[in-house]
Amino acid sequence: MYKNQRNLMSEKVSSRKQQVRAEDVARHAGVSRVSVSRTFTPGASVSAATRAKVLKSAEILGYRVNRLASSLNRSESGIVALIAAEIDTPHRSAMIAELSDKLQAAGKVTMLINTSGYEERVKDALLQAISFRTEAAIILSGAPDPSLADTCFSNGMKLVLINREEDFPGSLQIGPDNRAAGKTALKALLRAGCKRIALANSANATWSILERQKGFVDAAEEAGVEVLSEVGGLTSYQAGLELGTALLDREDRPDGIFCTTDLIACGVIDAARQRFGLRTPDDLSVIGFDDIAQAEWEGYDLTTFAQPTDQIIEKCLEWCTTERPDTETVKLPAKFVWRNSVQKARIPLK
Amino acid sequence: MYKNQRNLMSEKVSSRKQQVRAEDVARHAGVSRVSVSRTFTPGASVSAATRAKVLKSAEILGYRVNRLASSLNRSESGIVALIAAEIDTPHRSAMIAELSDKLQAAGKVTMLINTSGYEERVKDALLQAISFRTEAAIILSGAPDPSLADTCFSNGMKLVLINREEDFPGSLQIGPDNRAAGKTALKALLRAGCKRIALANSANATWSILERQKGFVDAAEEAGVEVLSEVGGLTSYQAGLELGTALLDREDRPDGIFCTTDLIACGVIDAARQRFGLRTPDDLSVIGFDDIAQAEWEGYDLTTFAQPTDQIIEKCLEWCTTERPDTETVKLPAKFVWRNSVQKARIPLK
DNA sequence: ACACGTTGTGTACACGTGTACATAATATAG
DNA sequence: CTATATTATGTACACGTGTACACAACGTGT
Repeated sequence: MYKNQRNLMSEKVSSRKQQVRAEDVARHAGVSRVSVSRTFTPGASVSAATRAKVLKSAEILGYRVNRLASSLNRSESGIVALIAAEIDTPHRSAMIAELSDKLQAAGKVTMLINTSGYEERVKDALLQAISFRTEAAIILSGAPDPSLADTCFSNGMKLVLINREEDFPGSLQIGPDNRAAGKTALKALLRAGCKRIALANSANATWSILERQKGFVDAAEEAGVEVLSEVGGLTSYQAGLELGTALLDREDRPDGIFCTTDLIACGVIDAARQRFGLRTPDDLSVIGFDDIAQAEWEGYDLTTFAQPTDQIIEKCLEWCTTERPDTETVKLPAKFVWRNSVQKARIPLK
Repeated sequence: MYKNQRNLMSEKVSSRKQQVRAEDVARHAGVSRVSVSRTFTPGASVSAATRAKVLKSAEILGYRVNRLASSLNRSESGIVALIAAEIDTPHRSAMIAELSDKLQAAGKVTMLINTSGYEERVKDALLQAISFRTEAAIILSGAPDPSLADTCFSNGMKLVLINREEDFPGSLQIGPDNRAAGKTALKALLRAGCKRIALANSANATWSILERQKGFVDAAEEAGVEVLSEVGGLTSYQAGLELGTALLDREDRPDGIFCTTDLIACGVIDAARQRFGLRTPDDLSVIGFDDIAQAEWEGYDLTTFAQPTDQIIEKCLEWCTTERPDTETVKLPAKFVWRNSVQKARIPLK
């Protein structure tokens, strides 16, 4: 009996935070605690009368079901971990915005884990996700140590790697078809009549960015075209500035540049305009990747590839709600977005 | 006794997710369950021998303390809710990146709640935060219904409003001194020698943005200067384009524009350059607010105000870890960042 | 040798909830 | 009106953990 009215002694001494419990609501409404629980459990059997009483008392007392406690019991936390680095980057933040929005619409709650900085944080992030019995972990940054996969699965956690393809059994690996996009980029530059074709890439590129590069270079080799490669810096606007400057400073100045990222592309365009007085598309054709908001800005008007974000997210959600799925790798076509940073000849590419 | 080895019958029938519990580790290590708990509780008293045994068994079994369960007991979830709209916006995403990073460093976990869309979602977001017994809620979007404050506090939740000043008792309201910044912006334009001064603002501005406008307009009135006001669109780059076009199309074309947001400023600069062939700072002086990454891009080189992000976050964290603080309103000076979008006369302003 | 502080472990209970089972209340059919 | 099917409520237990308390083991000092 004394269990129901809280230990008064410890209440005096410790500063234990007061919470409104189902018990309190039950007493206030003059019903049993289970009735309160049932009122807030969809599909449970409660009479309309008690339900009304409970709802009213809950309203008055400011009661909300403690989902930590309920998760404990039902072993479904409703939490999904979003593990990402550099979340203030345009493309990344757009992805996170979409993901969190859709997760929420699906009744899930997103736990954001920032892993910028040293790479070890990805491991810590996963461990943290496990601690909170996250239903799934969606990883947007570098992949973690594969040895952790077992721990994840033994706790019933789903795993999704976006834009990474690594040996991580039991996970969904999803992203755009980067190679195909690189190939398309080369074709587009060729059809635009570019004679000296270049590639601008970051020095610490991720796997998916390297794939774009590979697709571009392979296609060039196939077509018997030489590619001037400039690689350096981070995957950032500043790197684009430097890469652009280096490329445009050459004797054999390129007239068509594929940048593995929109940020780099913006840097290249600015280098051309501000430092060399060159304009796109008249003097220089530039193609990017990601279709960030700035690509649409009038100062850039960048031809680029849009990541199939909607489809990626849709598949993610499906994966997270499916029971014990097998390993799966999904490549979705990136949509080529024609704007005005590539010389005339807007011949549609199939 | 049977309690210790899980209900086998229900295990067959239901698909209850298997979790590794402290109990399992204890059995594996040949110690009691409490010893396991003590091993993972800093400051608890365990012998080095048992501790070692426990750690080894935990490693083998892939055990992680269930923080949902431990939160339940200690009534400290370690979770902080981040409630924000338009999180793919440059300034917002930068803020979220910093906040999540610092929260993590402080041992907290961030729960991201996206409230883009209809305004009602802020209320739902808060209710969700309460459900998860969040230790604090940091609100970056429109403020919620004040009636919810009580429910928050009765569940021991701290409340922080960033960049909003509303009647929300018991909360920390923090942000830059927008009025002072608006005033500084006007002074800067005057010292730059601008003769026809204008203001570009969004039509659905937030409270803090309106404060900037007010500071600017008030200062102008004080100085006896007329201000051409153009208001419209959302708080976005596209709005900036339109506002800039409208302003520069006038007979009495302005030569100095204060934009309440960097995004708007970028739009204005692009309108000037792409649509009117005007350059900053020679033909036009532009000042923004936020100091987003793009403000530093060479194509804009925007003079603007940097939000005191670090100090805001520091104060936030302090607030969240303090016991039952009183209402507090904090205004921090925004740092004026001189770049090259304002005509010569770089006279330092005190 | 004894009394005594120190340290490690075990027992019992608490945190707030969901649910299987039993039972009481009510509606339905004959 | 009784027998039965339906529905609503109460009881008991489980989820996985932290901690106050009691107690055993262990030195340590006179």
